[in-house]
Amino acid sequence: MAKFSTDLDRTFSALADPTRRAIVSRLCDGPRSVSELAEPFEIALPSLLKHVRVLEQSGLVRSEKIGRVRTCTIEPRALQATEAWLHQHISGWQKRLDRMEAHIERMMRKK
Amino acid sequence: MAKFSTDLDRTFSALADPTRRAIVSRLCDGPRSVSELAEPFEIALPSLLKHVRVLEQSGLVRSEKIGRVRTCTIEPRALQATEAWLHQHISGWQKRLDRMEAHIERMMRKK
DNA sequence: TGAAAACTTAGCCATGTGGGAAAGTATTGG
DNA sequence: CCAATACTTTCCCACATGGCTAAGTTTTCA
Repeated sequence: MAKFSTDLDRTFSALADPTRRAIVSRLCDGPRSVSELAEPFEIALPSLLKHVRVLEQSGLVRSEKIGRVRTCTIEPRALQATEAWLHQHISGWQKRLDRMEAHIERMMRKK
Repeated sequence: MAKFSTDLDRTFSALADPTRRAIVSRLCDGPRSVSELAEPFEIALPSLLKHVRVLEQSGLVRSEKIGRVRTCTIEPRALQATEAWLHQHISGWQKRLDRMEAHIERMMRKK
């Protein structure tokens, strides 16, 4: 119960932190440099950089260094894969609910 | 940047663990007792119970004890709220992509 | 009543995580 | 060429997390 689902592990735990979700939100508006990302937070640069690394390892964000500035962009595929997992489970649950309703209806008709 | 998003924090970090995602998956098929949930894992009961508690605190799962067995059920609303966050961000990113495409097209026409 | 079943609590341990300060490296503008 | 900029590396710390065992507690069933 582990190895094969490592991607989801990383994505969900990357999104579990509010600072990282805020970073993702900002990157949805367009690419940002590391210091631009740091600016709205009361956080030291090394700490923010760590968050960026976590987001990169989860595949949610990519970054490239040109000259002395590193620019980060969002990578929507990981976001979509995560949504897919949730969607699948919600619809699975929905199906079960439908079956239950059908079952109850059958009981009602019998009686 | 914190207090208001605590629900999402808890939901995402609950789903970051593969054991807990597996529990959620099984509960999508219907309610289960704690020991039924524990059965497929090589994990001691107290450890599994901890996972259940985490899932409860995130709002993903509810449980009720009747007699000596505690039965767990899934609570789809937290799942849906989480999907909503993802969906919102994906579509936000999509809009930005559209704007970029429109921009590039304008540039092409000019030239 | 008394043993088995089904949790539940308590406490321990190793590792991981989020935060920081300090010092280092590489680019750039004057 | 030198100072400022923009990271980056290297530690360090406190606390949270996931796992365990051992010892309860509460119900149920014979």
